[in-house]
Amino acid sequence: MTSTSRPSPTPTASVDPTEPRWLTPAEQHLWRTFMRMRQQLDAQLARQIQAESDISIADFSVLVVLTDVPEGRVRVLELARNLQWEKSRLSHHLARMVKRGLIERAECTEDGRGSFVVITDAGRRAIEAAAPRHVELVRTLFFDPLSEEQVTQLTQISERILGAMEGCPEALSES
Amino acid sequence: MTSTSRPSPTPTASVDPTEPRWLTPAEQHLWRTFMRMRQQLDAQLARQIQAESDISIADFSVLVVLTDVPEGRVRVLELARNLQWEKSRLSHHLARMVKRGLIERAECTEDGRGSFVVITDAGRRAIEAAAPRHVELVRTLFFDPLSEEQVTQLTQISERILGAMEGCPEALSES
DNA sequence: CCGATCTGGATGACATGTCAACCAAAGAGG
DNA sequence: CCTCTTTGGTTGACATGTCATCCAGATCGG
Repeated sequence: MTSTSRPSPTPTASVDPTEPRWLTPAEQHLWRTFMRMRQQLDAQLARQIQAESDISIADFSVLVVLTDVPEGRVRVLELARNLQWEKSRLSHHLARMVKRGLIERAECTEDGRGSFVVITDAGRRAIEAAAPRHVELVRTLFFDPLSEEQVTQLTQISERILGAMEGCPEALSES
Repeated sequence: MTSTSRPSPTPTASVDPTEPRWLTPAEQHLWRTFMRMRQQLDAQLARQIQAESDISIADFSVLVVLTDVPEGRVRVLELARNLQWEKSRLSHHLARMVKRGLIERAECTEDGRGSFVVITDAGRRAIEAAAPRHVELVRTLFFDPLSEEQVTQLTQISERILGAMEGCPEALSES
């Protein structure tokens, strides 16, 4: 999946700058394993939360931010930045969540264009119901298999990659 | 996002088995960083391939498998297993790819129900056009920031987590 | 050979995400 | 003030993913 093997015969030690730097077998293996791992992880977390509660994992993420914040009340763009979602995705999603009664809108008096998102009681109940099993699964699938050392390593690795992306030519989602 | 902080006051050293094992601040930090990292990574790869070629990253993944296989020809379920996609997702996606001329169907004589998927010339051209820049970006974003040691570490980590999921109570996508 | 069941796969309804275009309020700059 | 640009946010069309259901061909037990 999303793979990157050399599709053609093999000019093994090429220094041709027009020839892309194909992945070595070891790199290839990491890339595939990594992708498969994160994909399974996502899928399991999504499936579990969907199956055992009334909300999706996307709802969950939104609600998490809202419970983390004073009065359960945030500006939409603040939310978008926090979640790193495109604003249009967020807009659509918030509309659906309003329809389901998980959140409400509130007018923003300081800025006539803006609007606030507020968590409702139903929303609070929903996330409180979903959270414990979710954390448990995160632990089981992600933390339990790792040693303390590996946790440290993975932290550094993630920070490295993330850091590298922040200064990348490719536009980050418009923030 | 998809967070797991303790939503309430703090019974720090609780051994209550009904109380979920909330994440420590360090774990929390890793979890958030990791999720953000993989999300950015995905987004960038998807955006780039979409912008610079005629295919999506999903198309790309499918085509990769097809170019990896004799005669560019695979059974649908084989493809599903390889990609770890649900069969219905795959079915829909293949239909779209046929419509775009990237692949074709071929009858399966050994098994009357089954069908083969075959890559077309257009499909081959499409992936060959997309691959070099894609690998290059994978390198830039993922491998270049890491030391050799970290590559080794991440390989082990990914294998660990993936391994743990294979024997998990939660159903893996029906394979 | 025959029904019961399993398997490979397609389908429809629906949830979700993306892109581009739009809109109104807020800040410039003159 | 009065345009011009920016910003915060929504919208519609469309691509994609999920779930449940369906269906025909294969297999299995007699």
